[in-house]
Amino acid sequence: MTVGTIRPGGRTARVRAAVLGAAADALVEHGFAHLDLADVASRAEVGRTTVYRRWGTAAGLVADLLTDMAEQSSPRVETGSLLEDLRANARLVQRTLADPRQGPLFRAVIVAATCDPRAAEALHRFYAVRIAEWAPCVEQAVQRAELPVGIDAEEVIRAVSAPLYYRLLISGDSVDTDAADRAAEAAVAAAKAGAYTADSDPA
Amino acid sequence: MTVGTIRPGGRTARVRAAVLGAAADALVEHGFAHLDLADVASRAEVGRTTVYRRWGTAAGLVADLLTDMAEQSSPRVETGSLLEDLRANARLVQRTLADPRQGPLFRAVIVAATCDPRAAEALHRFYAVRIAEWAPCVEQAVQRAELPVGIDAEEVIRAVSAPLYYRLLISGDSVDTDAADRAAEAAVAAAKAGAYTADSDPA
DNA sequence: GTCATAACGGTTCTCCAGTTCCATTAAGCA
DNA sequence: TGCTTAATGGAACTGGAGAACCGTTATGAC
Repeated sequence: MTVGTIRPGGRTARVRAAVLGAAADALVEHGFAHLDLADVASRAEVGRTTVYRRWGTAAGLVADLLTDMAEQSSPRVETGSLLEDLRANARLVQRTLADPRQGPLFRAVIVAATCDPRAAEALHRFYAVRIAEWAPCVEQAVQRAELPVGIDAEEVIRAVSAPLYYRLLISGDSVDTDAADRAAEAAVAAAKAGAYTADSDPA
Repeated sequence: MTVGTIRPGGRTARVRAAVLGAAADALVEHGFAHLDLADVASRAEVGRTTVYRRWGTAAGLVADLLTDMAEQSSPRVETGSLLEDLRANARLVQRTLADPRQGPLFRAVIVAATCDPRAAEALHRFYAVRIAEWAPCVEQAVQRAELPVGIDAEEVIRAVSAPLYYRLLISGDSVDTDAADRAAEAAVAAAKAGAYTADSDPA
C-alpha cells in the first residue's frame, strides 16, 4: 500500500470541482475583497476545514481557479482578413468583460493577482495561453503580406485587448462593441505602420 | 456659537494630511488587500477611532486619497510634434507605474476602485482629469493638420496609456521605456489612420 | 474483500479588525 | 478671554475569520 500515495480520484476531484465552482460564484457576487472561504465551503456543500487546508487563503483558491480556467480554451475563429480576425477577438473579449457573470469574475481574478504572487503567476499564464492561441492570425497576415516581416504577433493581440481592459479597470467607460471594433481597427493600423516590429522607428 | 459649526481648520486638516500620507505609505507596503486602518492610524500618530469615524472603511480612505491625488496636477510638456508629445506622456505614465513607490500605490488604488463604488468614482474622476490635461496636444495636432478633424482627442490619450496598464495588471510584462515608446507610436499610427474618429470605418 | 491511510468534516478555540462608550482637547465665535 | 461643542483619543467590548484538534469517510493497493 506504499506510504504517501496521492489520491486525486473520485471524492477529491469532486470536491475540487465543487469548490472552484462555488468560488467563481462567490467572486461574481461579492468580488475578491469580500471572498469568504466559509461561504465558499457552504456553497460547495463541503467542510470549511477542507477549503482552508487545501487552498489556505482566498488568493490560493483564486490561483487554482485560474489554473483551471486556463485549461478550458475557447476556439479561435479564422476569417480571411486580419481586421476581421482581430475584430472577432476584440468582440470575444468585449462580450466576456461585459457579461454579467464573466465580467465580475475577471475583475475579481485580476484583483487577486495584484494581491498574491501565486495568483499573479496563474493569471499571467492564463493570458499567455490566450494570447498564444490568437497570435497565429497575425502571423498569417504576415504571410499574406498584409503586415511587415519581423512583427511581434503577440504584442498585436495584446494591443487589441488593452483598450478594453483600460475601460474596465481604469477609466470606467463602458466596454461596448464600438470600443471593441475601434480597438481592432487601431491595432491593425498601428501594426501596418510598423509599430510592433522589433526595430521600431516608423515615424 | 451657532449649533452645527464645521471645523475643518487646524487640527482636522493636519489629521487628514497625516492619515492620507500614512495611508499611501501603507498601500505601497502592503497593498489594498492588507490595508489595516489601525496600522494607518499608528503611522499617522492618530487615534484608531478617528480613522474609523472619519473614513469608515479602507475603501473610503482610498477614495479620499484619490480625491486628494486628483488635485495635485503634474504639468504637461509641449513639443512641436504629436509623436513627441505622446511619447512624453507615455514615458510619464511609464515612470509612474515603474516607480517603486508610485507603482504599488497606483495598483492599490485601482484595486480599491474595483471593490468600492466611491473609490471607483474617485479613480475615474482622477483619470478624467489627467486625460483632459493631455487632450489639448492631440487637438493641436489636428490644427497642424497632422490628424483628421473629428478625432476623439481623449480616446487617443487613453490609447497611449492602455498598453502600459495592460502590462502592469494583466500580462505582467515589464513596463519599460520600450513599451512606452511603442504605445505612443501605435497611438499616433492608429490616430492618423482614422481609428479614433467618430465615423470610424477606415479599413 | 480487507487494510492502511489520504482526505474530509464537525467542533472548539484564539485572535484581531471594527464598534461603542466616554473622557479629553482644541477650533470657532462672542 | 471664556464658553460651546466639534473633533480627537484611549479603553473596553464584540463578532467573525481562520487555526487546531480529532473523529469519520472512502480511496487505492493488495
